Amino acid sequence: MSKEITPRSENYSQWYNDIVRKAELAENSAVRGCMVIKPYGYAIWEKIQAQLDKMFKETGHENAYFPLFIPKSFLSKEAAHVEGFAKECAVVTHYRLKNDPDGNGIVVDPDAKLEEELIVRPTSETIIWSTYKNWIQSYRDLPILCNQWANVVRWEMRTRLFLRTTEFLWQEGHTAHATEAEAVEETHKMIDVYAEFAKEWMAMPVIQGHKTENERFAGAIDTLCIEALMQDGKALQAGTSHFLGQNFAKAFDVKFTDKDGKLNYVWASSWGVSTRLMGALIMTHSDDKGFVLPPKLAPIHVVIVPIYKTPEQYETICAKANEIAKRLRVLNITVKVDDRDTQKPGWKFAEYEMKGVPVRLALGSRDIENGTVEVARRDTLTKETIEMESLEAYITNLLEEIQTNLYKKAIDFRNENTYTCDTWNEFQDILENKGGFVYAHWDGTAETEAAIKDKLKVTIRCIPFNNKQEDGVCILSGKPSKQRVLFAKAY
RNA sequence: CGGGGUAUAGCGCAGUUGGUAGCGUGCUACGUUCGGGACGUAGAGGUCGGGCGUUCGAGUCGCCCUACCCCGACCA
Repeated sequence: MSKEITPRSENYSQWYNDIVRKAELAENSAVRGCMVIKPYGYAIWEKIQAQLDKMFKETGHENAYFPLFIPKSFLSKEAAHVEGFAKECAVVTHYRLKNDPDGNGIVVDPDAKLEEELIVRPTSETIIWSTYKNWIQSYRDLPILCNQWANVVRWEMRTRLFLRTTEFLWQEGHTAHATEAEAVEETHKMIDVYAEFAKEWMAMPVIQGHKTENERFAGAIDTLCIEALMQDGKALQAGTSHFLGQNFAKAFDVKFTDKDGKLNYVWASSWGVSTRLMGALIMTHSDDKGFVLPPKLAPIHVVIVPIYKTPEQYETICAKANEIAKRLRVLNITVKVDDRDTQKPGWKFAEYEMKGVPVRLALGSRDIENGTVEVARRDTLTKETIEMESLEAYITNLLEEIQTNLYKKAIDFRNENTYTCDTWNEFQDILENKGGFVYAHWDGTAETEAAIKDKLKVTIRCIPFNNKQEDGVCILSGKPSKQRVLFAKAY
């Protein structure tokens, strides 16, 4: 492994790739556009999953699992939906291989053609609503509040580790309700869950809002999102929650009898976050020395590096290190004692910095004599020598402080890179030269939105919740506007 | 799918007018080291992406594939 990662100032994309690879989060696989998530990266995803799963269950949801394959005809039942996904679907056409009659290995058996092609799910609305049809007859069967953890495939032109891969891991919630109000409430409830998770666990500030019609999910009436600002000034959509109205209920003929004995279509929501959150995590906190992880999502909170010269010292110091580890583990702190004799301290220091371990303890003979330990924190790269007895309180407090500090740094960064613009020149200058979030007036038309996208590659990230209503004129068209919306270049 | 690249040791690369392949790093062993990615010595590791052609001779020249990367368009 080489010693350097590309600085952000030199090449941000390269820096991102270096972190993903050198922190051993993921790597490209033998399959085009698909990644291998390595153990350390997967451990972080598992922590993300565990917490979200808990939050879903606390809000009344249950996990279920639906098939990977979707009959082609299902996908086309909702017009906007098929329009949105048709161009990026992997299609299964055959179910058997055979030996090549010409002796060139193995070929698809032309006799094993499927009667109806199967689509590898790009999202599961259709297969789930075809199933819900069988589950729902009466208002007593509602609501249905299901989530599934799954992989999906979208055949993207260009991929980037975690941010956009052909296959990715995610969770998708799919709910069915008796009333519109209830489905809308669910849609909002879940975007709030995502926002809370982003803030409290990822230490990542997000803006919640509505997507414009252009940016809406294919098949949704309304799409809510959380948008985060990355260090290079680009926005990342980190999660979405859709109010689907009765679109899928109508497409799959899912009706129920209400209390008055009337037959009605069911109301729906769907919501999801993906392994893209890993990319968000990297680009929110990391620096030129490597990955920086908020303690709440760190697979290892504290690493202890013993420093020794002789075998006797090794014995003594490792014994002490294990004792410290034991004391900390009682407090639910994950501790790794790196007692490998095969790597040297300096190497280990660099390694754990690369991997973003929040706290590192160095323990040498000096410390054993003095009853101290050296504590280094990853977020600030500062070191302190502290008394051994007060370690528990100190570390507990430090982990909380790092979590808080990371959020503060991220929100300070976002504030410094959020602008309010009233002229096109200023708007253009900021978005082309600095990047960041820009609040500006928009006339509300899809044409203007598209024209701005065309000129600057800038999109409306969202119309924030509780947006201040104020009279103004559109940044591009000069037509009257009632509110500012959030613009940015996006991933 | 348009434009531009790249393909040589696990990884990153060099290879001159065509003459039989090298550097860094990593790996293995031993010794000295060990509080910020140590050093020395000795080793192992390559059908040069694939195919066809030119030539006495091809990593190098020509043609045809294939894969991947970057910039666009598309997108969580």
